[in-house]
Amino acid sequence: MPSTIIFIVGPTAIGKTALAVKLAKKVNGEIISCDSMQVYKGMKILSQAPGLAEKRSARHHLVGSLDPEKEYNVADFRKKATKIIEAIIRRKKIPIVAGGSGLYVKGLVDGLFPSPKADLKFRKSMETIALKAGSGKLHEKLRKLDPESARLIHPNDRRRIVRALEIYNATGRTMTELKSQTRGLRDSYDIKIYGLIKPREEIYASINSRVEKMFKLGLVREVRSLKRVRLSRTAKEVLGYKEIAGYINGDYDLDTASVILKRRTRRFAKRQLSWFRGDRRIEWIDLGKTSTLAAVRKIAREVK
RNA sequence: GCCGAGAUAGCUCAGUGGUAGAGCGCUGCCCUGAAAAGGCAGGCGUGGCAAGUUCGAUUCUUGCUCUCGGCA
Repeated sequence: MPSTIIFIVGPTAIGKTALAVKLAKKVNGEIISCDSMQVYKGMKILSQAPGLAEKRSARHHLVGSLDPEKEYNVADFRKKATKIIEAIIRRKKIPIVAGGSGLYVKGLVDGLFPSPKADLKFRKSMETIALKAGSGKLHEKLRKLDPESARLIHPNDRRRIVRALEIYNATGRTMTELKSQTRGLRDSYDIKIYGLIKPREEIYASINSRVEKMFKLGLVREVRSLKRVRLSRTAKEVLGYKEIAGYINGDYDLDTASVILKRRTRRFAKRQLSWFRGDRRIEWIDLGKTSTLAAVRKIAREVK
């Protein structure tokens, strides 16, 4: 019998952490944060990382452990999470992967094909070409090397075009060739994915009040202290950093910063919903109809 | 009170005598080393209200209402 791994996914501000903590207590589990920002140190408020109380009630992994000057990406997450999951299973506990980074969930469950790490120099040189000749030029280049990938990537999607070229540049093989070599957790574990959902208006209301709360907790102070650090390319992308930095730099007032941050967070939630919605493996739990506690009981029953 | 400007998409605004567009927002989708990122698609809206001119008015004329600016 393969071991079970539980995934808790869903949009931001829906209560994944709260549910995961209760579930961990109930089934004797440990939580792995599947989140591109909660890993970082010094971004507690920005990343909505689990607090002290939550960390005391259940063991958390990949939360507040990485230096914000360091980069982080799906591959890093996958490598670390896989090791942690194996260790948890050895301890005879249940791994609970909780988070909203859709790509990270996919990378872990379905795997990533073997591909080289980011080559920033190469990217820069491609960007220069795109700047001069347009990204259509790069797309054309890709079409000659890897027509299948070119077909899947839109001519305006420069990042993906560059990545596909980068892979070929580093390995001499096309993305299409490499894709066939993908292996993930689903090949050796029993994967259960639960998706948390609520009516859209409720999600948006939670986002708005959460942002208000972030300000009260000292969001501006946190961004000020992060501005003193050389944030990595990836850490800089946390929602709220640029928005608050704009206020600190005097580009607009605090009210505007709040409006922008709420809007960008709503858009983020929307993209998360769109990402998860299509995955047939997800069992949806409507927190508008079911209480967190009832949901925990239901999941506990199903994984026993 | 007088003078001027304006009233068009949720917001900011273009434009036209043959019933309308842009940016942002919003909605949907895509997603493999930046993913809290990036990309794609979607616009019937009592054209402030009423009347007049006209084959036809959102566009011209008049009145009214409201908003903004200036002068008192």
